[in-house]
Amino acid sequence: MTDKKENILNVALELFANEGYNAVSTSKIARQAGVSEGLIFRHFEHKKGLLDAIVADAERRLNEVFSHIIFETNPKKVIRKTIELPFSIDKSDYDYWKLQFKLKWEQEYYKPEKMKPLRDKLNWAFSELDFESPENEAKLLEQILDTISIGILRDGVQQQKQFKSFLLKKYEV
Amino acid sequence: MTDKKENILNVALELFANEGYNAVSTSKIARQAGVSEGLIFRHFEHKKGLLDAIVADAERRLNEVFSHIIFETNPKKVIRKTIELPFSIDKSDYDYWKLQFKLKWEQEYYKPEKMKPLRDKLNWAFSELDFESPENEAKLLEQILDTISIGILRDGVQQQKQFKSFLLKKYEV
Amino acid sequence: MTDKKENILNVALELFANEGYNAVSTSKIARQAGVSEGLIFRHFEHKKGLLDAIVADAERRLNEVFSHIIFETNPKKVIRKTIELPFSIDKSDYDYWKLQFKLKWEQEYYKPEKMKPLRDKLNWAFSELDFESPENEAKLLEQILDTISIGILRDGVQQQKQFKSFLLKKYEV
Amino acid sequence: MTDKKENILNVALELFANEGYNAVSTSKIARQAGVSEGLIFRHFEHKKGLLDAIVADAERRLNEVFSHIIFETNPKKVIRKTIELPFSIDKSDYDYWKLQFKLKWEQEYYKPEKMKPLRDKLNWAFSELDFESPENEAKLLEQILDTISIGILRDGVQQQKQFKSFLLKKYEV
DNA sequence: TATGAATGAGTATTCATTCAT
DNA sequence: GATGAATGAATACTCATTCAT
Repeated sequence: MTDKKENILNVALELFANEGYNAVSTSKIARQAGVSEGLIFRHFEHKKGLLDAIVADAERRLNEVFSHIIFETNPKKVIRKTIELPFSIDKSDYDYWKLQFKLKWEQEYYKPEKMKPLRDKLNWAFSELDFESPENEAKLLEQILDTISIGILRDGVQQQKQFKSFLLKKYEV
Repeated sequence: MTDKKENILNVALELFANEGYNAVSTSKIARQAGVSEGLIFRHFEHKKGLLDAIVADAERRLNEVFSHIIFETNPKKVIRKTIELPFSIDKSDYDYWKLQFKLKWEQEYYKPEKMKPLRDKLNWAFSELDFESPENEAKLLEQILDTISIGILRDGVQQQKQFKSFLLKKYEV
Repeated sequence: MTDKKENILNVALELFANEGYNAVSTSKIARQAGVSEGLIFRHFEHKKGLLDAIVADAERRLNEVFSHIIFETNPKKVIRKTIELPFSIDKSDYDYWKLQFKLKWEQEYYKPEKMKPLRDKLNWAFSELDFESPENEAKLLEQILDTISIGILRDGVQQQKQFKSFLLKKYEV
Repeated sequence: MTDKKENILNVALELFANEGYNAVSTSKIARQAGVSEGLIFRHFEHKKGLLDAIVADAERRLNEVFSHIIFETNPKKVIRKTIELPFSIDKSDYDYWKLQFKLKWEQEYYKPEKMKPLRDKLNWAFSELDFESPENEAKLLEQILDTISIGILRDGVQQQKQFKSFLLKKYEV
């Protein structure tokens, strides 16, 4: 991948995440990436192709992060790691996650199956720990994960830290 | 308010909620509302004014819904009503809520103080019920409220019904 | 039809006829017609819609011209009028005809049925005059008509005048 | 001439003939010819240079075909061969001819002198055969040649075959 | 109040062409 | 001879907004 191509991807990620896909023009991306507008289309065919490339990248990262949990064998640790997950997002990855959440609202980009492995693992963990309704517990925790992430991305990690302890304690993990 | 003005508002709400503010053109709104494009500007000055009008309306409705909880004096019932809240959204109001959630991501439209009264009430309820960390419990429930709402708006109320019983039981309300 | 709309049509006809559809940009048409580029699309939706409007107009004129021949009852006069046809094209209509011939090469715009009524009439005329193969004679004369037209449009009517007498004499009409 | 250069020429001929010079992009030619876009410019300097090369080639072929008629000494045979000319176009040469006719409409590429030798020969032939107005007869036949060619290129040779017999008989050749 | 013609700046995308390798 | 990255200007088309009626 050439430098310029990477430039485009980075700038586009930042802009899409913070201003929204539709609100960002290809000309703005080009200007900010220091390339000609035409180059965007040489590399990604259309604006949407650029988004697709970024999303594909984001999915790869998501999977990496998830795998740490999936391969955990201790149920308590599974839950703990899940709660800790959003707090360990690297600041340089914020934009990836922001975009992720923004796109959840776009029919076309919402793929619940992406979360399936995590959900299954949580399901298993709550079963192991003899919770009454492991399925619903898994669903609940997954949703909590979502909202914490949203909070962190909006207000920063500091604001949410004590909330993390609260959750760890509540789940006794 | 004239028929045509209301037409514009209704159509704009629907389109903004489902396709996003930036993705909807004033010409599309006008066409779908059966009015001339100029009329939108006569009534709302600019596109943003149209959004503002809708948001103001949405806020009024939100407050109405909240007041049912705010004036409740039984702490258990406060929690119960909060959990039940998203399940009782009228289908005809879905678009209002969808827009609400979409706009949460737009810096400019995110106003956390809108939720303050509900949060305070929950805080009070959890205190009354001797929860250890009422503040965090309130925060947690508020966030759960968010994600349930999102789920309902996306997948319909039916899919989430058993989750409601699960929560009511979990909170013993 | 507003003045500006007519302006657009006139300018577009001239440019399409002389430079070719693909070689003329909408911005050039707008500039030359003294209107904003956007107006072209307000009125004709897309560039092709503009061409369609012009072609429809041209077809109407074509039919008018043909009707003079179709309603002729004297077979000799039918042939004479056909031969004279291209020589009587008004100079102000040249562009219409030029465009017509240019488009004959575009699959999509070549509609042989447009000429059917004339062909049938010629067929009838040659039959009446006891030509051996009236069908082929009709075809031949129609093709001659074509090439004369082309010649006139390219080199002007003067150059072709003696050719007209030659044909009239040849067909003894 | 390298393989790749020939590839480019062949593809360009086909595309120019069928879609028109302006409607075909160099990138399309490159893709279809399986070469890099840059190579087109290395070989032909600019897009127009590519067209020029094709046209030059076409002219060479045209002259070859004409020479069969020019060197004929029997006047009847001259006319016969002229009528037969378009019916003997090789299918693999259709694109050359199509392009030829399309370009007749482009001021810049219309060179009537290309046909001069044929016209002169026909003139001579009709004189020999004591036609009243050999000049006009030559002009007429040349134009018929044109329209037959157009018909063949559009509808195939089969459709026009009986028309050929008709003409041969009409001219008694 | 309401329309519809009109605009100017902007949008995504395409194009012919250059150039270092 | 050949590639592929890169460009800048152009292209068809859209948009929010204005204004005379």
